[in-house]
Amino acid sequence: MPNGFNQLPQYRQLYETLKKGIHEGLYAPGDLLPSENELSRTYGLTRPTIRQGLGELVNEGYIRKIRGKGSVVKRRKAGIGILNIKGTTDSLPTGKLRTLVVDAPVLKPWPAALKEELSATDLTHKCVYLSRLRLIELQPIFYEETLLPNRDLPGFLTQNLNDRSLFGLLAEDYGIRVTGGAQRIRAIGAKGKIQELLQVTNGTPILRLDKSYETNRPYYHFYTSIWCRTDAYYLEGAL
Amino acid sequence: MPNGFNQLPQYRQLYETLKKGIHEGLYAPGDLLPSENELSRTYGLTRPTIRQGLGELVNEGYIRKIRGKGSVVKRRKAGIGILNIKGTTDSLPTGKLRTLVVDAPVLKPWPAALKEELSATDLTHKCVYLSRLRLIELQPIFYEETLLPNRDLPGFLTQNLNDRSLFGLLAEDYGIRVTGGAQRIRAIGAKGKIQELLQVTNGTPILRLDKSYETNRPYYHFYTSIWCRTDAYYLEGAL
DNA sequence: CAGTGGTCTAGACCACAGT
DNA sequence: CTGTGGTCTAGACCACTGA
Repeated sequence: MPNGFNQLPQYRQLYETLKKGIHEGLYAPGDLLPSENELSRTYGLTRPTIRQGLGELVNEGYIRKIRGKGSVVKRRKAGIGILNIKGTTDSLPTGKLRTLVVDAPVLKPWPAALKEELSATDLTHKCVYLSRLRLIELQPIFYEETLLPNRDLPGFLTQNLNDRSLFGLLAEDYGIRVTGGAQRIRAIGAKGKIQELLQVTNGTPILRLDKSYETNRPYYHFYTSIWCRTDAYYLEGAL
Repeated sequence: MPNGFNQLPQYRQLYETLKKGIHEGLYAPGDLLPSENELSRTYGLTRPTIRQGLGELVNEGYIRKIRGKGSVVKRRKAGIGILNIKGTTDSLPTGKLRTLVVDAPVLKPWPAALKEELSATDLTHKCVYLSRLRLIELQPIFYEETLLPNRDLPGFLTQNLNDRSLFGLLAEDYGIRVTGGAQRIRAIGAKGKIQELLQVTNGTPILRLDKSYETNRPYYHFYTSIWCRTDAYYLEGAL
């Protein structure tokens, strides 16, 4: 029987299931996850497959494995989880994050600073630009500008990106999944547009992240710059 | 025959070998690594073992895997690689990094701010404190303070930590290896001791990282805070 | 088409934690 | 001692790339 949209590999499904269990408190910090052998029996998968799923949880900082003991759930992350690859929202106080579009998607030429990083294929297409402001408890926390090549993105310019995950949109509507990337971080002083949007005084220390994402679509990269105030919330990530 | 100190698992040896090859230019950016099947033949290991080794290279941002094509070596990282777990020095311009001890190791009581994070066993021991300044091209770039529980660390207080990797010392002399951890990042304004050590003007935006490390020694954690100026060098890491 | 990496199975032996 | 995670073998089928 054709199973249609069962695209997610089994170890990934396990990962999602366990992550959900952790988020919902089924497994509390300090608790042990079921052992690998037990998970193996429960889900009808072999241990290497189970281990692949648990490995993702380790990478994302959800659990720690201790030989002879088990997989221990780590204490809840308190900061903003944009250091790791997953979408931003993964580890935030639930429902408290608002996302407001500042500049709706438009076509632009590529900025000169990025041109040397771009692949030849991406350079032949124009660039989709959009920017959004993210608020926690109605307080602006960070502002993000995204640039992506306008290649096979039908209807993207008319998408509504308020309170919507960009990663989710790319995955669901265009089959683009992020597979890797790199980031650079600097501390700068707030000024101009950034200072206004984040509602801080001129010169306030601000975190700036420049990220480049690799995707499952060959030679398709995209780029995000983030400006983040860290007086109330800090950035947190696994090592 | 007893093989003595062959503690390193085979996938880890493969990882070290390939990483060395990348650093030394045997594999240049854009090049393909030998395929998994070829590595399997070359090293006499099965493919899952090879894949485990390559997986580490992916996590550290050295390579990218493309299905149907191979493992592509990524372009060299340019910034300071202290975002990932590996020692700091891994991706710096070779030989340009100097490390100067500011405060040699001394015993101290634990700072109050850390007490709630500490395990009960760690609290029963005093805390070893040390701090170091790191310079690139004779320019101070970041300052780091380290706190670790004084448990089974014979002779640590008299170690010379100038131009020496702390991670290497812990591993070689005490068998302590870092297995994971978490970090928090904020942007702050430079002042006081930090401002003097980093030789910047008062209020200059500075990056502050607070890291906590987990180790292979049960319940043994340690902590590092880093203050980093990012005007000349930025921090870089894989996603 | 042959070769690549992605996923998965079904076992094995080991070092280590807790009892 | 039993059960845990850590490492490893020896295969299998798949989706995808490039010629």
